[in-house]
Amino acid sequence: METRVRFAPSPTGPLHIGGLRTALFNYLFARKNNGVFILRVEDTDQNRYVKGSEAYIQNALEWSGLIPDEGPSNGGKYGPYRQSERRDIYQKYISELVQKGKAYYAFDKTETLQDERKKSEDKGETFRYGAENRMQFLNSLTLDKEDVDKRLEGSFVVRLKVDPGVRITVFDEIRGTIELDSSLLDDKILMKSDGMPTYHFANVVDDQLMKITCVIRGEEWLPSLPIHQLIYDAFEWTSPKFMHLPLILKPSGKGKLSKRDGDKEGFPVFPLAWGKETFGFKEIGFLPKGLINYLALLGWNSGTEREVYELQELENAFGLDGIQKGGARFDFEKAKWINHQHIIKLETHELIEIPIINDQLKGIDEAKQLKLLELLKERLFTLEDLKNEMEWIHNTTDYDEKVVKKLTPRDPAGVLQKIFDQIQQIQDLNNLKEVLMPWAKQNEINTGLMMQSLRLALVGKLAGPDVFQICMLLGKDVTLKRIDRAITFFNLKT
RNA sequence: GGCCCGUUCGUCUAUCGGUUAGGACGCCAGGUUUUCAUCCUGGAAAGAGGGGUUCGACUCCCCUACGGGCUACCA
Repeated sequence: METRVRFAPSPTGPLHIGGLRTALFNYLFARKNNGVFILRVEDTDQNRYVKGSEAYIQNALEWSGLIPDEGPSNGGKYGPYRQSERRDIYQKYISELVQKGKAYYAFDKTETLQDERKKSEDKGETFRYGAENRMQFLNSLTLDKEDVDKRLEGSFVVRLKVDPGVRITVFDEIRGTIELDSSLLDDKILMKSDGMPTYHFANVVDDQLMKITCVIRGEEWLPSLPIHQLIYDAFEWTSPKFMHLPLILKPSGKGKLSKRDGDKEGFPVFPLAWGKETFGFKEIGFLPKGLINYLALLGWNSGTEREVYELQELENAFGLDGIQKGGARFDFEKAKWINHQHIIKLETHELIEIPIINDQLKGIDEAKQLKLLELLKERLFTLEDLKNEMEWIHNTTDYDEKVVKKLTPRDPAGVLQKIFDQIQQIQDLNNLKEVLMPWAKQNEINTGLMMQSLRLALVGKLAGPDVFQICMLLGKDVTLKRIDRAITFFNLKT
């Protein structure tokens, strides 16, 4: 049988990396099994619907390389793939359930239920609308037919009729068998008063109709698995397999990673920017495969010691046994390190094609762009790092005071003047090192002092790539100009 | 509170009854680079606690603790 899996986000805002990880695992599972990866938009809650988030989800998946085989934008045999467009389908199936006596209409006012809930809470109990008390409420089980028919013209919900005292057995591929007494479940609402299904109902119906063979979703759904199983049973459908993924937790503190954690923690929680305020991993200079690779490692491992993977390689390596049970804390440092691995794996000419890199290189002599990037590539953990790494090429910032203090007593101006004169005589800066080093030795110039003074003159601080490479990239004129500036600076000091 | 799931270095994890408990990020030290970073080498760092089962438990079972999730006409 063909493997079919789905990623089913609801468009309530930007997709965060937890969601993206779920998409990734679905995608990998599909590819590994030569199956189909489906995108289904679960937009049954009109109140929480956020405009633009469906497009965001599409874009995020595309950027990440997780292209759905079927979905709202590219269609498929089992559409529509947007739940809001499937209302008729749900209506048909809910009627079937009511006819079978597996579900019933309920007319209770929201306030009534709220009161009941409050009462139970005060007693320290959990309110449950179920076998124990359903006969006290207004529903098609308690009202006579005429009354029900009349009320059906108004607003109502449909509830699942859960038989009490039944042992429900469900199976999770990662955790194994889970048993539960049905008396602990309540008569979940399947159809809301606005005629839209709830998650539980839409999910089961769609997974059945779309011939999903394995449901891969976050662990937060595990508690409602028995409900879903009951719905499958009510229809006499064979349920798909289930895999509940461990959650991604905050780097520190309590709880799962949430959409709001980004600002607080100093790293993004979204793949792409959302609006003008919220940056994504893309904007801070992550390669898609860098993010994807790290996300794959949160809750999965290959069983080998390998950690750096291309998406294609993940597809091959992926397997059920590697999936973790416990939640995983997000670690930004490690994410950056993985990204770094992918950056240095790229050829320089590939790297230069990336807009974020290209933009920063603008205004620089094209012949030099490649050389510069080649030199700086291995220093980048994110693509954005390039900005800081190449600052020296545009101008020398203020001289680092600590370094100035350290060098001043050793007469850096004198040394720099000698270097200045020497460089002036050299035509080809490519051989600068070969010329300057022996020259310094002959003239008994301290190389340490020379190098540090030169670096300070050119960069403004004691950091950055090889000094001679810097000279080369700067060119003779700029190099001399900067040395001259430093000489003046030190002369003024004394 | 109730129910469900989980628990190996600070973090991500390997181990599928017998190991000096391995790797990676981060951290520390040394080396390379007359700088910083990269890179290389080394180091510190873990089986939540208590009971069983067993010749032998990180590994299997139970209890406790802790962590997480769910408990909506949200998904």
